[in-house]
Amino acid sequence: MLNKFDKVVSVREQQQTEALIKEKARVLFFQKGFLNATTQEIADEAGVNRALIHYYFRSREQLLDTLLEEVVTEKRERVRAIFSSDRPFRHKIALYIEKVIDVGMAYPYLENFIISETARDPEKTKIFCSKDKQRSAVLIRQQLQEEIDAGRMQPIPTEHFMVNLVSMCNYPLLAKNVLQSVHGMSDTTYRKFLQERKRMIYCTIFNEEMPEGIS
Amino acid sequence: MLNKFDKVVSVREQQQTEALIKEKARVLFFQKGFLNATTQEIADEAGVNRALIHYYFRSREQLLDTLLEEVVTEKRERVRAIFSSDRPFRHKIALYIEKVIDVGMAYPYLENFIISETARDPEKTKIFCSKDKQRSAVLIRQQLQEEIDAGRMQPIPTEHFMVNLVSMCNYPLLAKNVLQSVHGMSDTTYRKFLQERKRMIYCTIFNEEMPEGIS
DNA sequence: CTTTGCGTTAACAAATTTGTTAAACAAATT
DNA sequence: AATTTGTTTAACAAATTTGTTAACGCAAAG
Repeated sequence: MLNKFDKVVSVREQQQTEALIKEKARVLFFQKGFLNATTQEIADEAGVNRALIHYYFRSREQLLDTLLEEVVTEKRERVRAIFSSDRPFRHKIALYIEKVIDVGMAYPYLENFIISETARDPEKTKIFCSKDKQRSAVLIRQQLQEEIDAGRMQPIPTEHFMVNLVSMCNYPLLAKNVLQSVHGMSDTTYRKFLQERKRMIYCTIFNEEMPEGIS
Repeated sequence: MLNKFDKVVSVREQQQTEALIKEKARVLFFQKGFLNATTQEIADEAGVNRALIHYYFRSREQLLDTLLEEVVTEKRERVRAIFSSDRPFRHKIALYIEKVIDVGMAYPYLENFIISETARDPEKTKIFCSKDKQRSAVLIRQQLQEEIDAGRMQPIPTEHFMVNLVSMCNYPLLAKNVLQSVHGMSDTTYRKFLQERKRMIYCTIFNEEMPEGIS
């Protein structure tokens, strides 16, 4: 009687237990901000036996390293995709903001995870030093300089431009609870606020007038 | 022979062991970003017996709560002091940026601590909901509105203005390791970068021209 | 000089957490 | 049907970490 059901479950999991564990670990770390989640809590979230975490990842530490590696690669890939395209520069920035905030709404504590992990072990910052990342950085620098040289925006050092951008995108995501509490916003209000921010950040960065209707 | 030395130490500590523990805990949590520091590590940092942490704070949890409470109060107090004074609005903002970055250079992971603690236990966000905080928020809202009404700056909702500001101030502090690594900056270079940011943030916020000489 | 109270210490107990292992199991292959 | 391979499980061992306690030392008060 349980035979068929068991089989379905077991087949589903057989193919993807490893992926399931990573997915649920992401939920705990990146969505819920549970930076101290134990192997047991991760296993529970995934509905699997705790030993499987060691079977697939050897240790808790290595699971975290895998997650870190993966999300950093994903981020890098997204950035590369946007800035390698041949849209106008401002369009690319708008896209970047859009992407960061959309991903960030699903995984608000992702940045917190990266920051905490690299603080705990500074060796891990090496992940950011890939050839690919360098290429993106060079691309952005060039394109920003073109924009400035063409007189379409105020001169600004690339590092400051980039830090302004990532700061305004990321901080409101990871400080979600704090900001909600300080400004007295409900969950839905905060989501709307983040949507508005997309345009706000763009306008602040490029010195444009704020859109009407928001106040 | 050890008598005198021992006495000096014991007198010094007798008066301030509790303060010493808090101070060294701050170093671990806010400077080094060691979010998982154990009671033993805190005791070692302070050079005292681990049991004293329980003697003075009952539990690790309560020590953290005390720290959280204190730093939030300090922040609040600084904000209140700045925005209650009767300087011009822009001057106040410049002061605010100055303060946040200076404090942040000493305690880069303070924000990380607040974010992580409130994520782990959302109940703790209540700390932010004091009458005093509300007063500051009202003050800022009024003063920003005056500035806008006087036509001295672009219209912008208070929440977005504030979030822009705190984002650009705080994010580069807590993402210190990440940004240093990505942009290949040494410790001293990064300190200089943060100093430059004070003016950069001001200019970005108020739409002013960047100062010459930086590129 | 003794007593009292506070700060400090080492030693202990308990709980939590990680990692290992040997056995059980299911599906595919011979 | 027996075997093999990869996956899952419960049980165990070890390490880490927290919190408690009883004893100690010392300075001030009686």
